Amino acid sequence: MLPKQYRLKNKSAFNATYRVKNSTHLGGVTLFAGILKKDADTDTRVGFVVSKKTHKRAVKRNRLKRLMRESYRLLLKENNLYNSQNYMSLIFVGGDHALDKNFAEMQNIIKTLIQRL
RNA sequence: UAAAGUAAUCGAAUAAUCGCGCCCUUGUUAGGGUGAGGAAAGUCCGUGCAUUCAAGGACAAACAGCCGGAGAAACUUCCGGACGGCGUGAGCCGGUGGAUAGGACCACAGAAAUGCGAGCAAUCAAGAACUGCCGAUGGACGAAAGUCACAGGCGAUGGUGCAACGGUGAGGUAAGAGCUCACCAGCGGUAUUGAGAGAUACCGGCUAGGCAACCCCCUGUAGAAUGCAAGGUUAAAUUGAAGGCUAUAAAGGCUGUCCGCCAACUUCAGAAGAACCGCUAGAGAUUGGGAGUAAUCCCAAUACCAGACAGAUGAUUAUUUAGAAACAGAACACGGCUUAUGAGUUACUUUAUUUU
RNA sequence: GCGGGGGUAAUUCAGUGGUAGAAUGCCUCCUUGCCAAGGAGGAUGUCGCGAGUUCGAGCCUCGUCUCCCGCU
Repeated sequence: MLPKQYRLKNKSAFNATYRVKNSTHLGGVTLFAGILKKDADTDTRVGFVVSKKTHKRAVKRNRLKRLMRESYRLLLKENNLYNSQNYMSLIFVGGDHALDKNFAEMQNIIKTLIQRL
């Protein structure tokens, strides 16, 4: 789990990010990026979403979210996020195809998505 | 040895590195503690808790259903028993009040499906014989034997159907029928026995179809509705558009529906968008002892054991069981039910086979 | 988390406990030089699944799977 200052919190923030319509997709994971930062001191906030339509069982959905979150955390720790930190917010949405991925595959997907920004 | 039945248990472990929620300490970045389930699930029953309503009239409406007990806030819960069904058996299953309060339904077939019911009338054909059975009694014909679509008696046999108005056998009769008898089933009564459901025995009359997981009747129980997104406290803010503002309509409230009554605002869009309480010490957990066939109850000791709000248990590596561990994730709390669940382990019991 | 509604032919939907239907679509034939339209005929169903009640369930009862909607 990420520290609180990196988390995307409320619904209007999510909606504002979706409305920008800047998205890219790979391996069942879709990345949405928000507007560019106005102030360079604020942290980039990240949300992780797996819909109930993706899978019915909470355990599987939690597992996918944790894998995505852990991949992002390790990249953040290595300070290896390229220019993604220029955005105010990021949202990762997990789909059906991402359910069976293991950690190594997931980490490659997240890394590639971030590089595309 | 194999195949079964019942009950119980377990629900991976250890280490390293990088991380997260909450609490405490320190005092500004560290240390310590703690951190999902037996079903947390389905939301099928309940309960606590919270808010609202409980002016009037009319109509409608829930759940349970053998007996005794247990717990108790309550139940579609549990335990023990009765009865019925299934199984070779250990055992398992059961929504198990009433069909003589009344109504509805019982397709097709069948004379007939609960209606005291096999009908009545007419025509044609065939005829060696036959129109469901009989035709004792009466009638007709005949010398008689006998004959008859006769009057009349009967519902057995055959056949239909899931089901045919008790069943089987014997007597009885012209043929038959509980007409009579025996046994069985069912109904009513009496006696004995049991706490009771019930069981057993005897007697009586002589017959009552199924369906209440259709309406209904009986008995019993419960104020109703909405759910923590309930609800409360503090602080701040209150933008735009449309309708209405006279009337009508729509929508709102009176908490099942309608009538009737009341009130004045209603709808849509936008938002980088406060915090706290409710919130977890409990019909609780673990261990030990006692009572009871059991469900369960009583007593003592011990510790405090998730509390988030885009929502915490993860990732990687190594070792081990079994090279790769099932079903599955708390969201106000609790009791129960139902469903999902890998590899095993333990106890008791049954059946079959083999050996001694 | 809480509450509500559905599942019947390829599709959209009807369907009092008694032989499963309609429309569109599909196939064949007729009509036409050809196509469309029109006409005639035909095929197509685990009534989501599993039990129970009943003589007999699409329908009644219970369980289960799945889809959709509403409430912040």
